[in-house]
Amino acid sequence: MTGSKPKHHRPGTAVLPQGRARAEAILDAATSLLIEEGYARLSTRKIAARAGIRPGHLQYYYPTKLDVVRALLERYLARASLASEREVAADTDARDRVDLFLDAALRDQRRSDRARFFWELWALAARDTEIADAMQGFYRSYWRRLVGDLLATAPALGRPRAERRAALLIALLEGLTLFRGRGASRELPLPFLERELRELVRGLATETA
Amino acid sequence: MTGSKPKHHRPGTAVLPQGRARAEAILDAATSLLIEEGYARLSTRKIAARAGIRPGHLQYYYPTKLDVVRALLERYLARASLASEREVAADTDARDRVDLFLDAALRDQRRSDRARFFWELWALAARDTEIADAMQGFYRSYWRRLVGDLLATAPALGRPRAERRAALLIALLEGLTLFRGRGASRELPLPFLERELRELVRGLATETA
DNA sequence: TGTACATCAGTGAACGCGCGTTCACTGATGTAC
DNA sequence: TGTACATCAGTGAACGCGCGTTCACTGATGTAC
Repeated sequence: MTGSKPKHHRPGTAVLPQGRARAEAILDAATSLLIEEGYARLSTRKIAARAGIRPGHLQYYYPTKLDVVRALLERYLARASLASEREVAADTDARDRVDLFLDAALRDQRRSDRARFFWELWALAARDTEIADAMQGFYRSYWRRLVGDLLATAPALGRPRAERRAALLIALLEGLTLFRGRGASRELPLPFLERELRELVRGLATETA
Repeated sequence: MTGSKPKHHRPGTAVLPQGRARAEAILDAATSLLIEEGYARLSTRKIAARAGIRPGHLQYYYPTKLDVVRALLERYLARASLASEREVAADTDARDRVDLFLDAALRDQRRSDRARFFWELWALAARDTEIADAMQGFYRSYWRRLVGDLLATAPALGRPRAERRAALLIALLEGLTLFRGRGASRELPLPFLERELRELVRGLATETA
């Protein structure tokens, strides 16, 4: 009963600095591969190679392939949340905050790696409830912040309506990724589309009727 | 120079009725598997098994796995286009046509198989230009029809604005699939969200400012 | 209508490959005294 | 500070498997005369 010790800790849990760096490197490798080649072509061996370790050593950090994907997803979403919170926190005026929100979203949409990453995730979330939960948590916090910003801008909206409009706005922005920046269905090159979007958002953020 | 004949025709091209039925059965099998298990778990052997043929026989109809996926995609999108055209054609009043469009879209969103299918396709389109082209063609015809409907409802919009609004509306509807019906990020259960959406669409379909 | 032949549809075995993971083991690093 | 020991990090070989596709071949169906 002395030999059968588990060979890995909790997924991604390394205790020494060296080990923690490796765990991060693995997630870096997996993330870039997921974006470049998609989940269907992702393999533990490629991840290990890119992270600079031997195939069998991956399991020391993450017992299974799915553990790697879940871990990279959590890290990615946590970073994205943090980054967007910081961005908006810099500004205090409520009206500006909705603008900043939109600016950040539109900038993100132009990043094709972000888009590819999320398309993979949407497909994955339909197959794995843990991934679906992580996505839900991400969108929920995103949404909650937008609701707050909308209410601060136009208190007359009332919370229920602000909640609905925030949901519609997020759906709109996520849907737009499909049509921008060499996406799922190629570019949809409509002049002034962004301006039209901003007008629409302005309406959502003010009109009460 | 007599033996080296190709063993298959153009992808999916069967000439006898029996063969055509098989080709269809293969696409049926592949489509349902893609929806059930996702592209990452899709294999030619599973497709063959479900279609009731031996593994090696798949290549007689579709030389490669990707050919199967492209073929099923084209068939699916063609059918979807046809169905939605028929639906709207039944009605003649322009105002009603936008409503019908929205009704059909919202109904589709509740079908989780439709959603799963499209999530897979968005991810796939980022990796395969043929699939991206097919998606683009699909959305483009969808969009063109909506532009026409919007213009018929509110000629004052002008074509450029109608084009932009149609694009935004389609993006909104596609994005909404993520938050409805046990989707990528689980249900977002907002009461009256649909009503809010309909109000928004009414605005897009009339307001000129 | 019967027969010869071409084409189409389907079989069964096999190929080489990359995959995810396991396992016994070694080397490196930290800790207790 | 030195040494003994425990834990952590990393290696290398191997496992069994499902995969996409090929190939030589057989059986079924259609066509020409």
